[in-house]
Amino acid sequence: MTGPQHPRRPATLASLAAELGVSRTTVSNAYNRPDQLSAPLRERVLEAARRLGYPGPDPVARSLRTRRAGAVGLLLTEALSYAFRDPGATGFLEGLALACEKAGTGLLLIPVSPEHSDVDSVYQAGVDGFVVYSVSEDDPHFRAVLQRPVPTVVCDQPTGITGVDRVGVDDRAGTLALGRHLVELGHRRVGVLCMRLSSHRHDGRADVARQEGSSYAVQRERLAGLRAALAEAGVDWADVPVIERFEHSLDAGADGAATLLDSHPGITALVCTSDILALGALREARDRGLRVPEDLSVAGFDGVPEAERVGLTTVRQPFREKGLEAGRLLLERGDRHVPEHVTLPTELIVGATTRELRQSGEFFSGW
Amino acid sequence: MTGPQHPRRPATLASLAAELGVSRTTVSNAYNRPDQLSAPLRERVLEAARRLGYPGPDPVARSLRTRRAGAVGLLLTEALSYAFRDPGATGFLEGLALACEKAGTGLLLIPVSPEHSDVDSVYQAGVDGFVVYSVSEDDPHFRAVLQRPVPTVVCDQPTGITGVDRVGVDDRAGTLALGRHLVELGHRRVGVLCMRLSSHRHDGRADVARQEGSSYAVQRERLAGLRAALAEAGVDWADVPVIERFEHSLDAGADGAATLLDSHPGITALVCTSDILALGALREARDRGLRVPEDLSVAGFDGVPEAERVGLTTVRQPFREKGLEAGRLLLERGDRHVPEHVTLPTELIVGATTRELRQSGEFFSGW
DNA sequence: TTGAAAGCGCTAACAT
DNA sequence: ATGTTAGCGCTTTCAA
Repeated sequence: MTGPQHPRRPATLASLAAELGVSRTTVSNAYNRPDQLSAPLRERVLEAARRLGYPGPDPVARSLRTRRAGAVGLLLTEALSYAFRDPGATGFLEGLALACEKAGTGLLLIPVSPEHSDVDSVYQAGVDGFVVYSVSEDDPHFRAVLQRPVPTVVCDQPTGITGVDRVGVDDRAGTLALGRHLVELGHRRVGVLCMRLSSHRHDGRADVARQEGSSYAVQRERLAGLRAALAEAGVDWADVPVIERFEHSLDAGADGAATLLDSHPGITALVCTSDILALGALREARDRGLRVPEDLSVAGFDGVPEAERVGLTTVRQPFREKGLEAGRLLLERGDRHVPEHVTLPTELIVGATTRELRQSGEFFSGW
Repeated sequence: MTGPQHPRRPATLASLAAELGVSRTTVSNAYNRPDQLSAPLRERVLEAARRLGYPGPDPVARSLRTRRAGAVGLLLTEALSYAFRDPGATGFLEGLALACEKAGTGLLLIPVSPEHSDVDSVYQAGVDGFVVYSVSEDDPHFRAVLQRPVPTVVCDQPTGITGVDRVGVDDRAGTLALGRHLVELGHRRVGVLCMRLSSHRHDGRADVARQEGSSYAVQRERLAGLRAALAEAGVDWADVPVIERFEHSLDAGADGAATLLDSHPGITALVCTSDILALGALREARDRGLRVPEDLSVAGFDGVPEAERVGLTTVRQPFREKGLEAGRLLLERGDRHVPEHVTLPTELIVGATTRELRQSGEFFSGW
């Protein structure tokens, strides 16, 4: 096969029209409204195009004219490349891509380099709308997206943005169910490992004020749900150690669990606000000879495939459906007067990493 | 926080200029060439922009004028959504995204719906170049990409397109090493399970003519490498059963393995041209009570994480690096006179699914 | 430092 | 069924 032989000066619609001695409209119609001209004429136009190597109307010029880009932009929290490693994000992407495919719309991934932190990429994106996936309330790229005069759909967070559609899951209900599960099993001394609570790096203990002031609604909600469940059992949340990790990785999970287990060796259950962190915690527990669930119960959140494989107790959320729904919200809503908020359900998955507390409580009276 | 309050008629650069009583050039310069006007004037412009809700120059209009879209298009074989489930593809995407981030370039995923098989999406894409990931030689979308007057980089296949850069891996060397490994272990009766050889569905035996006529160079190469290794041991390739599966999934792998094991119960080793297929084959072997590697050796190709986890013997290829390299080829080459071809190495990973053939050969004299 | 003029390539009224 | 006329919103010589 032979590749492209692009002439110096690519043919344009106008040059084609001139060549053929017809008007530009006719050429345009040949591509966009085949019914507006006779079949023979159309064939003549297309033939000439082939001969001159005219690849059809320039997409950018057409977009300018029609005010349609035929693409939606996707803004992700982290560096773009991270998204392809995060199982939750890939699930979401799969759903969103599916929706785009159905609509014949392109999906433009907005580059968010950690290096040049300029917000230009958002202003440069030729798109008909944006999907924003789980970013901080104070994310500068997100602020830039809001400036753009195109519809926007937020997934997960931030919440409470007026005039913007949102799709999320019931995080609070998820950890509420998870917390009750642990309470039923007899756990009272619970430790928590959570994801970043602010866009500034902070690794370590997060007190209640920090939790409540987090710029990440998802984490706030998950902590609140757990808190509510423990409150039902009379556990004072202020006594529950919450360790925060900025990074979201197995290593961060292991490291965070180590910190928690060192400072609070008496905990009987460790709740992580993500499966990735929980999987890391599992590794750390194993590394220090703790048996799960005999010596320590561990739970996560998300229901990613890897968690399912190892039988992690977790809260499953429908990533793919979130993506589909976000796409639907952006692409299929003709009437977008009233912002729509969609909250999908979560489901407690009881795995093999949580177990009833054996009655050794008499050995410890407190922390 | 408050969302967007977009006026009916969004402000334009011209309207801003009029409002301020300056020329359009000045407003344009305020954004694009800050050094071309006084700081106070620039501030006045930006302030007015803020006040009027002007989000900065329209990206599409700018692209038309500058002839730069600030994005590269990505064309994938399968439906877009499939790519996020295929571990090889996500690895590649991660690398490519990384390269795009570094360059501040967007990555536009081209929708290739199985439903509307129109090639429009390719012509509609406002991009400065294309990356094509592993498509068939006769893929209509790929043909469309070649029409577009922008640089293109092909990953893996098709090969032999003149005037187009390409990055791939040494597939043939990979299966050659794998084949020799099996030969050394004493295997002579080998069965093969390969991915689709044409863009038309075909499930079943693929004879040599079909193999050699495949429109997928990667499969051709992998089969050729294995063939060469077996030839060294005097095995006639025409006797080696090659089963083809159109779908690329665990189920297809299991199903293909079943077909192969039913028709050729005497094989001692099963080579799959992808890990996904091999993992499916492993499942099938287990389901029918075959022990791997005691009763059957199984090998794959790709080196995806899941394969590593289960200790599959395979050929590892650097997906991420392929993506990075593709991005580099497209984005960092000022001089693109001579098409560049990059071939990355593969590496044989001997796992726990292949083993020396125990000497029970006397029971079988042939197939 | 600022402004005027000339398109980038195309589509969509509105004619004819 | 085909052509004429106006821009879409912007950047970029070039001149002031």
